Amino acid sequence: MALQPVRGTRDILPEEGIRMAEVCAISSETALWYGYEEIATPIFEFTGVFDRTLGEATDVVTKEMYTFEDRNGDSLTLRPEGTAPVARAVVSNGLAQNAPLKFYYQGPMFRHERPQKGRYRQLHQVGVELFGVPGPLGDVEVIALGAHILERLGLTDKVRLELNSLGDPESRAAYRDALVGYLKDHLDGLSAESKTRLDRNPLRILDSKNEGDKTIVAAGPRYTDFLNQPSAAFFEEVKSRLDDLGVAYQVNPTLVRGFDYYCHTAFEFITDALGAQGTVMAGGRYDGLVQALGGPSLPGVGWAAGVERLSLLMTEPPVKPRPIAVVPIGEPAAAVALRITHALRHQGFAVDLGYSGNLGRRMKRANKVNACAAVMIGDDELAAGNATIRDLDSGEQIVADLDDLAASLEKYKT
RNA sequence: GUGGGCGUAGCUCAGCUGGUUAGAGCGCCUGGUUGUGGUCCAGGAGGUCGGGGGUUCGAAACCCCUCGCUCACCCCA
Repeated sequence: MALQPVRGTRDILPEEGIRMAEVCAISSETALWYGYEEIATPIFEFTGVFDRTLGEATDVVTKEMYTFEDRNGDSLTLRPEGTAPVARAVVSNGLAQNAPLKFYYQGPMFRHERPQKGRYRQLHQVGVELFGVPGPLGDVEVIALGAHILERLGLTDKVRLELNSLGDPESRAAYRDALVGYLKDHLDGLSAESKTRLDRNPLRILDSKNEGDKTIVAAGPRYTDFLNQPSAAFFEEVKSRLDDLGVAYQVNPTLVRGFDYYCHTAFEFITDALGAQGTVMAGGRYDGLVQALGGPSLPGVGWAAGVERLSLLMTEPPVKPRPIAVVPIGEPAAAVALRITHALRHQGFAVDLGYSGNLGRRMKRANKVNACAAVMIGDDELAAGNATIRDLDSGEQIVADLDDLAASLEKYKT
């Protein structure tokens, strides 16, 4: 077809739009209960915001960003994720002194990946970021909020929480060295891809799906054994506070994050219902990020969730409001019907007024838009100053005075 | 970026090893019913068979290229 949307993008039609809007509405409302207020950052940033923070060896930076020069010659990038821009906004607006800061955001992200179900080049995320809380309570709050949102979306049974700790930079370096040393002894058994990752991004080998890699990794050094005392204590605290709250999780020592700015807690809410695109909400702690952007030393922790993936998991059909259909019969009634429609809409009713047709056609339309009631006005009603209200579920009809039509229709208000 | 599967009406799909006017169900439109919807009945509209090239007397079908979807790898939300 000649007119198709750009690969990896698509039109979100009302049916799906309702679901996605519901995901966003529930997320933002729940976030507000925890004190997280909405922030919106631009859809593109200077490229440096991303390539200096996500990690120069990461796939997103090396081959997935939509980067272009604008007319001034500046290198700009369509945001591939939401955390770095929010951190940038904190620095740009000098917000750090008001810490702790709690933000919720929602909007499109862009990554040039090979499209698949639940994986698009323009994707939509909701996310939260908490700045200025150095202790485990921050991690716990953010995870609890995520779990709460999933619960309200009815997805608790479809999703499990996996947890790991990447430790502080010292622990991370120690583990990295140990892992690289171990893997070099088992080079022959590694997949070709993992071999190239060995010096660029060795931690990535941990979550390889290659069976040979998995076997080697399973017998190798475990991340948790390399956490230094403060890092281990931090992780223990996160776990026991989650236990207190009854948030279920399982520790996965091979869980790592895609971006370099993460440390300590890393977590993912995963589903088995979406094939290879199982991660539905993921995040962690990023204590060095704000500083990497030139800001003050300000710890942070947060997560992002894929709106498409979440709405794909919601199997309940979306509920659409049922309008009231106003149907004029004959030409003289048409003008009155328009005025009544206008008045009812101003009183908060959802009202459908067809554009043409006789009574039969208009009733068909009323049925098609799933109207709950029809307000009919013909010559008889016009003369008497009333309207016939037909309940479209029961078929019962009553006659109501035009002057208090709204009162008579009260039970049909959505 | 790599490999596999698939693109026929708005949707879901038939169409046998190439044979001439490309079908069904659902949906849509019209009428039966110009003061009463859903059901039912009758009729109708709608397709450059994803696009381009090739093979052939003849291509929706075979070949090549291309675009897109999909699954896995990869990556990640």
